[in-house]
Amino acid sequence: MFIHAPSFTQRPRRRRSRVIATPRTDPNEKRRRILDAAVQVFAARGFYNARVSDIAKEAGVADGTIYLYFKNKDDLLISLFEDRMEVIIADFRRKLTGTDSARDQLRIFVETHLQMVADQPSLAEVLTVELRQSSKFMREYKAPKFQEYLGLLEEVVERGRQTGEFRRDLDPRITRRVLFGALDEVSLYWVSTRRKPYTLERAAKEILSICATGVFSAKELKP
Amino acid sequence: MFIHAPSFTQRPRRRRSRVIATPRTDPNEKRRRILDAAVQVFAARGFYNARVSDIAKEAGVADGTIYLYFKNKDDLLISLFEDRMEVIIADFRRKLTGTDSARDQLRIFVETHLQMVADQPSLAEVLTVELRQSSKFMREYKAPKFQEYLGLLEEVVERGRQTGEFRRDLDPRITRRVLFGALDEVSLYWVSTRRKPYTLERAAKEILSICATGVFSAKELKP
Amino acid sequence: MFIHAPSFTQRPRRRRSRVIATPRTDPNEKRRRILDAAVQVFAARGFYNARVSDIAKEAGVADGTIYLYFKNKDDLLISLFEDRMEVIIADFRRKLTGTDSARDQLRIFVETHLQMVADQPSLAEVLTVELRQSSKFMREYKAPKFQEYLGLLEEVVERGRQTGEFRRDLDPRITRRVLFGALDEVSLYWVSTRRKPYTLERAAKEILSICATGVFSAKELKP
Amino acid sequence: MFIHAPSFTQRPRRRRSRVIATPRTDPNEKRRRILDAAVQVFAARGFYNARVSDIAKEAGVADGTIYLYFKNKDDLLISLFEDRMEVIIADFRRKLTGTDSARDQLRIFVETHLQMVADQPSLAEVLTVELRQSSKFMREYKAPKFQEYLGLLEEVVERGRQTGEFRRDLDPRITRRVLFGALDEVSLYWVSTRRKPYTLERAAKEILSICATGVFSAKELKP
DNA sequence: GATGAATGAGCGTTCATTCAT
DNA sequence: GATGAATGAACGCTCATTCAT
Repeated sequence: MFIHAPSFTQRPRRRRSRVIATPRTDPNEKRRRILDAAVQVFAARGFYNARVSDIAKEAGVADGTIYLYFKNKDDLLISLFEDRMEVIIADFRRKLTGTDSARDQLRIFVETHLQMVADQPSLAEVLTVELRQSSKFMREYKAPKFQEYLGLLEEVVERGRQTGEFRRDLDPRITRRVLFGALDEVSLYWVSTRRKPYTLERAAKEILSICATGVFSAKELKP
Repeated sequence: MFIHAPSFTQRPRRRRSRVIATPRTDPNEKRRRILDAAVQVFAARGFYNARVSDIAKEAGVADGTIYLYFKNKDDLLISLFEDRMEVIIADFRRKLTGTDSARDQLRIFVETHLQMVADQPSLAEVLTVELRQSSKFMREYKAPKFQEYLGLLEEVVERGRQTGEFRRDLDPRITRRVLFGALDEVSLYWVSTRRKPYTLERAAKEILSICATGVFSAKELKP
Repeated sequence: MFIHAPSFTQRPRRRRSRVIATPRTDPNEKRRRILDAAVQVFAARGFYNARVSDIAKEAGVADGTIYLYFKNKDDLLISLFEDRMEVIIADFRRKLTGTDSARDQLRIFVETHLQMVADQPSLAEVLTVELRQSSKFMREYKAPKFQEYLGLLEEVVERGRQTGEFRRDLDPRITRRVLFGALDEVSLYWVSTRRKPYTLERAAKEILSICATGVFSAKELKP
Repeated sequence: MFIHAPSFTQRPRRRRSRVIATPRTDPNEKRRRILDAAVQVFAARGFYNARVSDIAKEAGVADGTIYLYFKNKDDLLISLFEDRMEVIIADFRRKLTGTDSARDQLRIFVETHLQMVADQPSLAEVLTVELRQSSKFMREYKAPKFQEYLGLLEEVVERGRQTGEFRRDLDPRITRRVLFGALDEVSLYWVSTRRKPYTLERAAKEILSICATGVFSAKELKP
């Protein structure tokens, strides 16, 4: 199920070339290149330690060019969030609409989340680590796309409660945080570890199992 | 059970005075004051946006004084981790030894964690947010005390598996991340929200409930 | 022969202007301006008391600009040495090749050295005073250009010994130090004194005379 | 004649001891210890890179104690000059009064100077290197003792001119600089080189020889 | 007198951002 | 649009000096 480190995650490394100058760049090809570079550089050094010029170099553009597409460094990170989350959320929506079963939807959610981590570890690292900072470094930024993402999860929980698949006494606001937290923490650990102690496929099963039926043994539940 | 925002988190604001200097401070009273100030300032502005002079001002000491107790700004954050986690871990150990039941231990763990969050929200914010960054900004720093904390959680899981209270098929490495992730995410949300949508007491019950028996409704488990 | 304090040593004082920015500066015109400014400021205040911002102001550039051309303050001093010594050495070489007589070469060397002092007193002050420190403040820096300068002097001595113009029993390693020391000390005194007690032309003759035939009166040499 | 690196130059390294506290310190035993330490530390690191606390540690006293004996760091260097030069000058005077011959006096001067360098290389390094800076870093300080030292040399030259031992046409102001420069440069090179390329005994002979009869070969003087 | 913890002015350096070309 | 040299505000850290003990 999970394919690790696909070619997708390999940055194109389009280096500056003084001879062959940008062959037929479409309107926001540059913008995309800059965002790709930002993902790599933020993942590698963290937002605060990343220099705008690092990103420019990685993207193969001049420093000033970044400011043609983004207001400032903060905006670069925010745009990165918005941009990538949009794609991710669309992907989730597409997959989730394939079934009416909340149990299946939960499975799909967990699997898709971890698949994204496997496919785009750098992006996962940025979203996982820097998103936390965001509420701090930009007081006004509310990460609407992240709210939307959590909203997806809440919808699944809500549906489960309504269909009776999930317990009725769950508080969806808390439950979504618990589920997201579990996913996020496992993801963070996975992307930041050199030697992976377990596959994400395995992690997906375990997370699902715990979230579905808990850690208590079945016999304990009987009496 | 949970007491919110105790006076502990209010900074004393002992300002410098040219007249009344050095009021017979015991050896590491200064060190403690600086660490307390660092917690507040890092929580309020984040590590990277916090200025060393902010912390000095908050602690009521001169900028240079901080460098008598800490090697540099990084060391201040690391020391803060080590220092506070040590106390927290000792507290956990003390409480966990009160029972042999893994189910009780899990409850105690969750409650103690959230109680800490309630008691020291600023500290919780720093530990929650900045710890993530730490692996990034200080490549060599391995956060040993955090490993120890996770170790406590793993011990509980391991015990539960051995006593039969918890499912035998759990992978303790993953399970501890799932449990910690749930706790951490709920904590992060709680400390970073102005209007608290639920009490931490409520959150503790919910987290425990989900982790213990999962989100699936009981009837679903029967067949 | 010796022309004192030419306009060369007067700094241009091109001040920053928010209106007329970057007046079509050729590639390393800025670099030259910064080095010129560094000579003035180091001469006026000494390396350690000179602030990088002083040099920037003197050069009419922003503080940060200096770091586009030099690694750091130390590098600025080292670069200054290398840069100026290169020109000086080339000048010496050119002049020395005009004759085969070691006696003439020695005269030319002394005159050229003191002429440089007269023409560029600030530079002379920096080279004279700060060069001594350099072996101290930058343990690794070996002042290769200074070695080359001493090498020139040694070549003259060596040639004199071979042509028989100079005494055969001279140790060139010591002799070059003696000659350089005499020149350097007179130069240092001259540049650091307000009211000049003698002209450098006079000093050149005296130094030559002493080095050529010594201080003993001729009659003493007879018996 | 020259004895290299005598025990004198080995610093006593009287380390602080919390048990045996300063056994019967005479009035300015501390002052002497501080000056000794300053010589070592200034020689090792240079005036500007030396920290007052380094000197205090080397002297085995508290940082603040230094300010009981010296006004500030500058004053420490000045006092060091005055103090040591006084002893050196007295030594020179004693030795120079032993003869009426200017030629002998010149020999004694050169030998005594280089003997001092051999005996107290650290002191020589400080006097040689930092003295140059002094006119720079302390505009007002005129190094009276250094003037006195040069005065000694001038007296020798003056006497030589009067007795007819030295050439009458010498300018004593310039000649003293030439002689001192030769001595100083050779000394500087000698103290700052690890592997000594020649003994100071040898250097003394060479310097004397050059200063006495010059570098020109005798036959050249005839016609 | 002696101590050394504390002070805080001062400075080297970085890097996000601008703007003339 | 694209560039990248230039800018200068900002800040971490040092260390000479002070002064309560």
